[in-house]
Amino acid sequence: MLLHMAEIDGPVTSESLAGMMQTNPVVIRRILAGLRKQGLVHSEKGHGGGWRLAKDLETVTLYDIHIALGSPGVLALGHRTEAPGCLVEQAVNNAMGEAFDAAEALLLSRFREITLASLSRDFHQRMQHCGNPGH
Amino acid sequence: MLLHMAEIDGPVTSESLAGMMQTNPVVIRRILAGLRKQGLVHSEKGHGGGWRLAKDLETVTLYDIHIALGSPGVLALGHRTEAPGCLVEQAVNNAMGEAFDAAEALLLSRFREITLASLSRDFHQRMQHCGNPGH
DNA sequence: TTTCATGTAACTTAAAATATTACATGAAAG
DNA sequence: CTTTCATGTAATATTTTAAGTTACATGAAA
Repeated sequence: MLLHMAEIDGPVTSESLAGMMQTNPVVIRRILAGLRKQGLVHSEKGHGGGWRLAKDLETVTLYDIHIALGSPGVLALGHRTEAPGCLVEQAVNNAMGEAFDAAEALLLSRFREITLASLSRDFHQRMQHCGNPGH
Repeated sequence: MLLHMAEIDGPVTSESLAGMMQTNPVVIRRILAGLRKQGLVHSEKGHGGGWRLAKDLETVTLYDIHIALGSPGVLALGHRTEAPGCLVEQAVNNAMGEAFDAAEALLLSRFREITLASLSRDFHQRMQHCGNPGH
């Protein structure tokens, strides 16, 4: 969504973003409210209002966005009980926990290395290769 | 559940396993049916029947169990669309996909290194340290 | 032939994610 | 200043998914 906003100059309304993303404007506003709290976007009410990027694409990584979205859990797998009394379960949690932590750390470290600018460059390259205009 | 079964000699009924896991016997049977298909457990009907481990703990890894459970998705994050027409989304999917793949590969490779035997050893060590009998 | 256990389909319930409605707030246009 | 347009947000509804339950068939031992 941020990359789409980057292609448009001037503010973009949640309604038009909702059109692009095939969802409801309120869903867009809820998401962007989180991003605004982290200073990634900026919003204006009223006539001519809407949403605008607040940062240079070069300075925003997928990790920043992940944080702004509330650091949602990255793994679909997890412990059955967080602090089990059962000693079997404790052993399992301990072993699996290390694997989970390693996987999550790797994913987030990759996210830290992906900037919106690099994604934007990739997008523009794709634009060149196929004749397809519009995004 | 398999580790609990390892502590008991003789077959264990889905009802008693359901008691341990605080769930319904049918849920247990459904899960164990998958494990049986991979040869991890063995079941017997009728009087004195129940479930039994079919393999040595040393030869079973968390990865084997993961496969037997149907290789459920490991990540909570994913692509919005698998094969999007939108070029922005293609660029995003491409970059995130590499990160996803790396994280999943790492997690599964860790799973391959965790045997039930190692978990069982850890469990028995925990038994020693605290005075708590029973599992 | 009774009892007990698995095997499985069909159904129900519960939880979570997602979407919608409704209305308040604020800013620009006329 | 009042109409229009857009965000802000609470409350509600819908959808999807996972988990649990019921019901009954199958098969084995007592």
